[in-house]
Amino acid sequence: MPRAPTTLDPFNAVAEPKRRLVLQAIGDDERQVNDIVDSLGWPQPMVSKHLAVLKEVGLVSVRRDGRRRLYKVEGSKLKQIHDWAKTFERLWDHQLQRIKERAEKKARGQ
Amino acid sequence: MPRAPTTLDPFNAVAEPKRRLVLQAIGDDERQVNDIVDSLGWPQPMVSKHLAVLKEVGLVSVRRDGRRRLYKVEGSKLKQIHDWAKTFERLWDHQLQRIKERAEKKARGQ
DNA sequence: ACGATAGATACCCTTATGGGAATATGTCAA
DNA sequence: TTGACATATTCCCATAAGGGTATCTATCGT
Repeated sequence: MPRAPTTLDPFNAVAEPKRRLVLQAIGDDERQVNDIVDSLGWPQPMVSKHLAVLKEVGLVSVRRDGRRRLYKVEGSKLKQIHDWAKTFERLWDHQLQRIKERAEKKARGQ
Repeated sequence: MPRAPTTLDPFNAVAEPKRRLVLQAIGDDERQVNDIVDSLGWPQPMVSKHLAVLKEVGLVSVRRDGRRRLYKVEGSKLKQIHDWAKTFERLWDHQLQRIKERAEKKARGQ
């Protein structure tokens, strides 16, 4: 079985470093493809291809305006990644770590 | 240029769905490989191979204890993913969204 | 209708992947 | 020392990837 397709889910789409840069380049507002091309300095087909992957997993959405296409980042999908990582929060949050240790101590009956 | 190696960074390592399951299977404490094998029900070499990738990017660390190897999730690396996603928080947090809109309105001088 | 502009798509190539099965390495116990 | 146990490593395979370049499609202005 080959590697999971990049279009499988947001995790795979975002694995490619360039696609993370594309998301940052879009930023908070809508962005036209050529704007992204200019700000990243990459060939236009390269940007379009990465946008296609991001769109397929729902990380961006598109709106047509004449001959332009306006891309926008879909926060909800990024939240999925955020929330997954957050389930491990106790592993880096020292505050939560102390709470956990206290609970374990109590559970051991000390 | 082929796809970025899975060992490039935590993002690529975690793209593989099975590796996310491995991290969850390890959980909060140290876990022996056979424990993970049992709880996931996968062939042992498969688990070992996924652990190797996770280790190479620093998402887990290992400690040897006799013939066993005790794996532990490294929160700091997961935090990197969490923090990256969090930079887009304003895109899904309605509270922040209102603040942003107010700022834009003000910037337009209304 | 025509050229220019914005963007997507197709094609070719090189390469690392993940699974499976078998085997190697290292450590314990008697 | 010998075998059992825990884990890592090797080999083989089919597959999809991202980059480059060229080209297609759609829409605008005149």
